[in-house]
Amino acid sequence: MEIKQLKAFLAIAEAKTFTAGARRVNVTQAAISMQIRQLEDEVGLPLFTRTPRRVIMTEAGDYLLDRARKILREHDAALAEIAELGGVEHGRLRIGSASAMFATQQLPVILQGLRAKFPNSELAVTAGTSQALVETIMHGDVDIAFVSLPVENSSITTELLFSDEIVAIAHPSHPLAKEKYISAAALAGEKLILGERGGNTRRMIDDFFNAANVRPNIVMELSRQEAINQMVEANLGVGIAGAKTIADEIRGGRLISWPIEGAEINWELGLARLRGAYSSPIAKEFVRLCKESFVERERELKARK
Amino acid sequence: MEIKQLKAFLAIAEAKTFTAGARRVNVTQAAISMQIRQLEDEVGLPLFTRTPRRVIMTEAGDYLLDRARKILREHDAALAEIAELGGVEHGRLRIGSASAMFATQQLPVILQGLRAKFPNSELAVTAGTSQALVETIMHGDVDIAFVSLPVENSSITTELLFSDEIVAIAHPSHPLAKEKYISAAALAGEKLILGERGGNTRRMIDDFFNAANVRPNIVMELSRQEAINQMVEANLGVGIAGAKTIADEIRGGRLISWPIEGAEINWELGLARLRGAYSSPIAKEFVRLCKESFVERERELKARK
DNA sequence: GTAGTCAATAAGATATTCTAATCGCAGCGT
DNA sequence: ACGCTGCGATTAGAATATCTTATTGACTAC
Repeated sequence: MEIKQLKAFLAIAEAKTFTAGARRVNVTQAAISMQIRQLEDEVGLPLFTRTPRRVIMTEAGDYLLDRARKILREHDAALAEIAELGGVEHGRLRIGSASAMFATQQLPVILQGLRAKFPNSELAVTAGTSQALVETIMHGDVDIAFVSLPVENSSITTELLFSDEIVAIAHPSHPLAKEKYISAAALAGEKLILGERGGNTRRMIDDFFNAANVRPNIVMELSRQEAINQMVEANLGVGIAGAKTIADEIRGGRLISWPIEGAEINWELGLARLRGAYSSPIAKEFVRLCKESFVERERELKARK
Repeated sequence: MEIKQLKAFLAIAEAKTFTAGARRVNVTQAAISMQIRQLEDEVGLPLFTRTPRRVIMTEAGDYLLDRARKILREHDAALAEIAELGGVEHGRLRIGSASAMFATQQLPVILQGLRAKFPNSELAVTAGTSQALVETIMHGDVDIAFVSLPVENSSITTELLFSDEIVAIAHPSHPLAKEKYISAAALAGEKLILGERGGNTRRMIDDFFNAANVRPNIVMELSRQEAINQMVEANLGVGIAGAKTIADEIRGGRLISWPIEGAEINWELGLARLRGAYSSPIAKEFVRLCKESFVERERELKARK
């Protein structure tokens, strides 16, 4: 049983004649005759009784007619529904974010812009670490996610949005406040306040200390960057942060910062997606808005300096 | 979009892999790959995102999956439902009856027997004149009908069930009671009590008088044969009836009867069906029961004589 | 590097499905 | 009675479509 045959069947049922039904579905009478014969062979019962002038439904035909109508309705609905997905009218976008800061500051604006263009869209935001989000993408539960780069997974493509140099931060009263740089060894000796284990950033910091062959003295592990900044401002230790994100605090004299000697660690935020995935209109617009938002942000940061 | 493609699509969605999906539907991987490509071309969007190791549904795929499941459910249900029709478990039979007498006397027994063999059957009985019933059959609203023969319609096949000679009946005190026959002319002079116009039997009687070139003196037209018999028993006139159907009354001395000279009219009851119609098991059984019932009846009539 | 897995693709074989033409049948008109 | 018309079935051949086999290319895992 094929959709084509059901369409032919329905056409005949409505036209009451093979010939007229054939015209409706744009085939010859011979063709439609065969279609019906196949259907009848398959169900094992005749669907029409052929009389000289018209054709009459059998009981089996009556039943099939019901079903065929339902099936064809579903069929049409499916095509229509999916056609809408391609259009700008509609869209589902499931977003993941590994950056709490970003999620609270810029994401709302971006989502607002997205809804303006796609009023009927369905937006969902999930939080998680970069690695967890990558898994989620691979399971097909999230379409696109903000993650720390790099992502070591060949099924995932990433796109850089924002890059920030990792610097050490300290209270202005710190003994080394006047220094230009800080070394790995010096940093390891400080009371360190770092981010939570499990994230990408923290892993890079750990790798850095490992590479320098020193054991850092970690006194606190906090999950949110703002909390780290607060602690350092309270002079409870030395922290690590992205240079651009603490620009305000530096200018306000609440923090000082050193580049980390020999580190050149860059924290990079990017968008991750399944490699080879279809880019829906809404996804494209989302990417555009994200880039725009970060360009805007860079401009603001420069303006304040 | 064809059912075959939807099955392939579903198989892949469940197997998470083209190759495994192909195995499920017993085709090669190349074939299923093409099926999906056709589907994707038709809906205009990819349905799966291909990643090494497994395949992930796109949004469009998610939507189609829903629809495909519904469609395939309907498809299976249709096949199952129609398969049942062919079996002995089920059946619909719409019966027409042009003979009230038959409908009240023998039909109930037949239907009882039918239900015994087809407990889940759906039986409907419609009344009407033979001609009306033939029309009804041709419209597909009735499957089989008891009608007076002959039926002059080449789309209808008939089968003789019962044949009865038409005789004139009168009260035993009738002046001509001792005669062997009655002529058309003599009959026309009597106060005639006939059946309703529009039926087959009445038409044959009218034709007979026409052929004999006499105008009958019709004093009453009644729709039911029993009513005619009652009237004749009350000596209100001369009637016409099937010889076998009034055998009891003759034996009881309540009526006398004459064969009608030169008439040789036989009233024949038959089963009418659409020519070329599929004979469902229930219809076949019904026909068998009908014949049985009439054989039985003939036997009883003979036994009483 | 090598082997293995998976999907896409190409080429050729095989089915299938069409069309065009014809047949037979029944109803209709003359 | 006679052909004419409209209908469905059937047939033969053409046109498509679909499948299989084999190959390629991308990627992973060992």
